[in-house]
Amino acid sequence: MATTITPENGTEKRSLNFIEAQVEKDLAEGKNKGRLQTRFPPEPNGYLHIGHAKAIAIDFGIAERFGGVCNLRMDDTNPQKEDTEYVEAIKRDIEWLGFHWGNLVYASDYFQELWDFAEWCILNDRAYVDEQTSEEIAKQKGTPTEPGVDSPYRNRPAEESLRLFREMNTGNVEPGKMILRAKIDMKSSNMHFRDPIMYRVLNLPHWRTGTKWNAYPMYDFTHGQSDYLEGVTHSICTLEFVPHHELYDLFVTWMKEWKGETEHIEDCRPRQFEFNKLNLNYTLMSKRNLLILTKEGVVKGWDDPRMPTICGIRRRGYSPEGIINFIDKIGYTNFDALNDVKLMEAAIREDLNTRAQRVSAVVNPVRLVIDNYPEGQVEELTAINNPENEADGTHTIAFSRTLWIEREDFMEDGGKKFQRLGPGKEVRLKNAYIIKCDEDASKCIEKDAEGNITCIHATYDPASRSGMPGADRKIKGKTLHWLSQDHCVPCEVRNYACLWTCENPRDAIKQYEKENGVRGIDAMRPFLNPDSLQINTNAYIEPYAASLPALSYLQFQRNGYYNVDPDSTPDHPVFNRTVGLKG
RNA sequence: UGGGCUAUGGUGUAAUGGUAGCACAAGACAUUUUGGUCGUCUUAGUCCUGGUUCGAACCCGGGUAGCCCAACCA
Repeated sequence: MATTITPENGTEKRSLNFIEAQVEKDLAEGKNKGRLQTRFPPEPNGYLHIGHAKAIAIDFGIAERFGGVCNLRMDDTNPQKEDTEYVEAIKRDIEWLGFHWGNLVYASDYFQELWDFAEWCILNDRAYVDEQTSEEIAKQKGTPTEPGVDSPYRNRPAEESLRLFREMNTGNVEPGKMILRAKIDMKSSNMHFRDPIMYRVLNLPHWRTGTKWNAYPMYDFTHGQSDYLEGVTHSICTLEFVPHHELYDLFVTWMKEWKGETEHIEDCRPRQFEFNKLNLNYTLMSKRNLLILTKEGVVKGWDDPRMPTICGIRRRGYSPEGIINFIDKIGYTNFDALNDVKLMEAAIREDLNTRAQRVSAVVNPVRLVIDNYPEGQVEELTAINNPENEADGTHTIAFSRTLWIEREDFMEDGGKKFQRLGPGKEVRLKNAYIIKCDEDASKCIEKDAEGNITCIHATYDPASRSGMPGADRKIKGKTLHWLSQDHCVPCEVRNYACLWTCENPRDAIKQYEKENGVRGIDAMRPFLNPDSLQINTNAYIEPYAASLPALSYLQFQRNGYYNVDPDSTPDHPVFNRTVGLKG
């Protein structure tokens, strides 16, 4: 029988995913003395994206749910690529998502212990310094179908390896001249067991440890060891690390031996668990390619609302709750899935429906004159902020004789199915009156020389104002949103579409690179959507919404969910469309 | 063609030997001062093939397909 959990909102139940079930079992069995500790280990070499959000949600989520702690650990073993700028961005994004780490730690915190452990490995015949070139090493590594061969340096005396290893950290060894390798098995069917590299020489300063180190440990010789030293019990990562799993376990076992912990070796140790990473159709996720998009100016930066980065989707108008809602829906499995962005859109709609303030905005305006409404008269009408949440209250909206409505809400020959405005048709103006156009098109439509509609005329029913008894009258037409021409402000509206025209841009680009011998942006261009950004400056909005702070959640009534862009000012309000309304 | 992992409606995911369920998508109806939300309904699934079993999505054998592994990246 599957255990179920109930999230705070209490509306949905879902069964535990396989990792949560494992954690529950381990806790029940008293593994790791009943402790639970996880970690989120980003490399600070770029911005976090929605794929990281999936990892964050399980790393922090499991700790929260089962009473453990999750550390934020910067995986900073390669000073060549990493930068403190990214550390700050990563922290900001995790906090924005609503998660809290126990300790902020760094892989570089463990450099000294890792070094001491490496020396122990050398002295215990488990590591040696290799002086071959990287080409030679690659060649003798073999292939997946052919075994590798031993390095000529494999059996050099430990004292010699130790001397050279120490030499590697002096700055006097050229990068590439020497590496420290684990002595495991060159014939293993697991490529990672063919004497993996433990340390390499970089001769580069590190942004945290300065010039203390010239040789730095590799991922495989850092990750599990850091987990062990830190007290991590469940080290959760993506499926691509499955081939590293055995090596992770081996190094942890060695480390326990080094520390003299040879009892309860299986019950008390960090273990790695893998889940399927997030793939989204019409979306490109890899850091390397996202960097190209920013560098080539395809997007305006890491936080461009079309980017799948956390900062990008934040600016797009996604709420943290909406993102977590999406992550919850896709689940964690061992299957390499390609998720539909439509599911992500449904998830954010679901969340924004409960929190977005409804406002009136006209994004493609045409003038509407209420002929029988007194000239100069203005009424302040009441608009509900959110019908899903009464506590959000109301605001007022000004009504007058001359209005803006959506151009697409009027059709001269709309036919029966068109339930909006047209000759002889009656509609309701939201929060205001029922209005009607004359049967005679020439009496309700003004056109310019090219035949474009410039103005629409209608008459209103004074007894039908919202809240009055006459408002109860049933009519055939729909309810339209509107703005009073003299009581609204011009604004800029940015609508977005997918950046890519193909479902799986990563594979498409890879194939194009292979077939055409080009790389980078040239392989990407054929799949870029030229219409991913549409800027509309001929739009109006209620003054109420124009003064809202950046990142406010809005719904443009009958149109979609919008968000106040950080570029927005009261004089020049700017809005990003998060997602359209359904249907 | 070595090793590892995976396969459930169009998509994602539940069911661990006992009624194949949920969500999204698509379509229809109803309600509605948002063609939204809420509600009702429809369409549609266990990769193939043997076996074990009273009974198999689940266990076993053999296929097929996809993903990962041969960085001095993580």
